[in-house]
Order: sequence, then C-alpha cells, then structure tokens
Amino acid sequence: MSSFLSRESEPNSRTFYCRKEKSLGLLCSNFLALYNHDSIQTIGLDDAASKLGVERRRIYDVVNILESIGVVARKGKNQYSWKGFGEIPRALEKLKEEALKENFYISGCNKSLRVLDENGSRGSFNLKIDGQDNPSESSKHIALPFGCLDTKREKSLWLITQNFVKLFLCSDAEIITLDSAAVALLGDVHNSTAMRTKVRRLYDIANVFSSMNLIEKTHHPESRKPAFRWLGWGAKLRNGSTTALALNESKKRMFGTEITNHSLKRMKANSSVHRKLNQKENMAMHIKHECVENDNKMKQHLKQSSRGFVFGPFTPGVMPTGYKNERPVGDWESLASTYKPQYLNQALSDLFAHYMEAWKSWYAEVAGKGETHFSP
DNA sequence: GCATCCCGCCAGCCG
DNA sequence: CGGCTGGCGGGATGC
Repeated sequence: MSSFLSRESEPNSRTFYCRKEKSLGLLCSNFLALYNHDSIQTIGLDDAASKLGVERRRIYDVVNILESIGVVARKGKNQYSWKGFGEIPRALEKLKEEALKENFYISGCNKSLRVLDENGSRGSFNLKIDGQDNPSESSKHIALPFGCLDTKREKSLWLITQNFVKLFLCSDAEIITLDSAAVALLGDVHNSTAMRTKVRRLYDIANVFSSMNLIEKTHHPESRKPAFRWLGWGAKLRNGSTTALALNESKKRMFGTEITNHSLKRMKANSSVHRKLNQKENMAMHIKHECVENDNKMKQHLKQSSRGFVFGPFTPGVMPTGYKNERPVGDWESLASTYKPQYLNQALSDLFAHYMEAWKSWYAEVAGKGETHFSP
C-alpha cells in the first residue's frame, strides 16, 4: 500500500532514495524556472549546479538539450546565455526546414522509421542551430577538428535531440516510440548496444521535453508500447491558463536545498526523512508533489524562503518584486485551500502553500510578459 | 520482468 | 597538467 510513506519511526535517520525526485525533467523545470527572467543574461554552469543542488554533469545534460531548441546558447566556457522560450518556435522552424532539406523523413508511425541523408552515410547531417541572433557563435558548439566531427557530434545529446525533434516535425504520425526513434536515428538495428545507448539518451531527452510539455507520453495505439506524442510549443501558450512550465512549476524538487542531491546517493542512508504523496492527492491540472525530503528542514527552509535562503528557483532574489499584478490567480487560492487539507502533514501543506505562492508570482510574470506589460 | 533513466567513470579537448 | 565537457552504459528504481 502506502509503501512509500516512510513516516514511522526514525524521523531523522533514514532516507529513501527517490528517483523521480532527481529526474532530468524536474531538474529541467527547475532550471527553467530559475533562469526564465528578463534579467538573466548569463548562466554560469557552476552557479546553476549549486543553485539547483546537482552535479555539474547533470547541468550539461539539461543545457545541451535546451540549447538544441534554442532556449540557451553556449557563450563560452562555463557560460551559457539565456535566450528564452521565444526562441523555441524559431528553432523548431529551423529544424523543420533542415529536416526537409536533409531528406529527413519517416514513414509510418511504428515501423520503418528511417532517416536518410544524401550519401546514405547516416548521421552526417549538416546541422546547425543558431543563425538568427547568434552570429559569430555558429561554430561554437563544435570545437572539434573536422576529422572527428561526425563521430563525436553524431552522438552528442545536442544532435540526438535535434534529430529527435525532426522526427516529429517531419512526421504525420504524431506518436513515436523511442525504439523506432532510435532505429531512425541510428539506422543500424543490429547493433543492440548502440541501440540501447541511443534509447537511453532518448529517454533523457524525452524527459526534459515532457517536463516542458513539448511532448507527452502515451502509448502507441496498436503496439501498446510506450510512446511519445508531439505537442509542440505553440499550443500551450495560446491556452492562456497553462504553460508548460506552469504545470511543472509545482513539481519542484528540492534542488537548492543544499543538503541533498550532492551527497545523497541511492542506497545511502543519511539524516533525512522523506515522504511521498499518494498519487491520488494530486490536484487538478496535474499538479503533484513528488517526494519530499527532509520534512523538517524543508519546512524551515520554506518558512525562511522569503529571506535569504535560496530555495532553488524560487529564490526571492530571482523574483524581485513579488507579484507584479494580480491576475487570474484568484482561483489558485481557492484551489489551494480546497486541496490543502488533503495533505498529510503540516510540512507538506506548507510546502504546498509555498508552491502556490511561487507559482503565482511566476505566473504573474509570465502572463505579464506575454502580452501587455503592466509595469516596465 | 521489463521499462526507465540516474549516476558518475573516464576519455577527449582546451588553455 | 588540471579543468571543462559530455559520451556511455552499469545497474538501481519504478511499475
């Protein structure tokens, strides 16, 4: 049953490793929330890693994927610049164009996915992302001598991501399984090791894309196999109320709560308690908390989060003026009070309240940004 | 069991 | 040589 609830005994001596809490998708959401501000110009990888409470290695993953759709751009060593979501449509457009030029196509939705290039030597596409407002940076991504370009680049997360997107963009079938994508991007179905590796990467990519609601997980109609459906970027923005990020805002894991992540290895027990909510307790619009580590500390952090403590993406410093305006957040309040009682304990409810608050300010900002500016 | 995919080793590259 | 990058796949977790 509630096997996840580790409430009982040692309130402070055991922890459970919770994988979800550390997913790339969540990390991505947090990353985006943290840097999605006009004021953000440069993103330092170290900064990101420490603010989000993860190893630098993970930041590379996120950043590489984001870069492939234009959200960030590599500036130099250790530095990326924030381009913003506005770049996404452009980047997608560009990818689509490229895909068409490259004879990038797939046929059918579940089988015989195929990617071709002019010479039949798969993978030697001529991909470049930037272009528009990234003049001299064009080659920055590949700081490699020409010789080893293909091999290295061919396998980069960046390229895989772009090709993955192309698959969707050039496909009528909106649903693609990772296996078929892997086959398409690899060509060599016989190399099972390579396949496995490719699929692993695709999972990573799918994760962050899911967190941005660029794609969504489903099942293939016939094969019943797990698969992904392309949602694209435009749809959600128009939808007014929900943005990809908005949905995920609430899933914040506790990146930024220094105590965890870095040292918390799976299997390893340390001094934190951790709870997981029942799935049923999700509130409407997909908001759900995942695992909550370290209730007590968490609680404290939440309380003081309006002071100096860096609560991941919700750092006060990042959201300077609180709510710029009162927009359609009213319902959130009622929703909040509606759902709050369901939470098991005070900490969670606090946490929830915090989320609501953070979400509101975030929402206000985004809403204000999208259309008319209320305050300059 | 199989689908997922975190984690960190370690190999290139760069300054 | 040390630091930055990031491919890669072992093996734990989730369902």
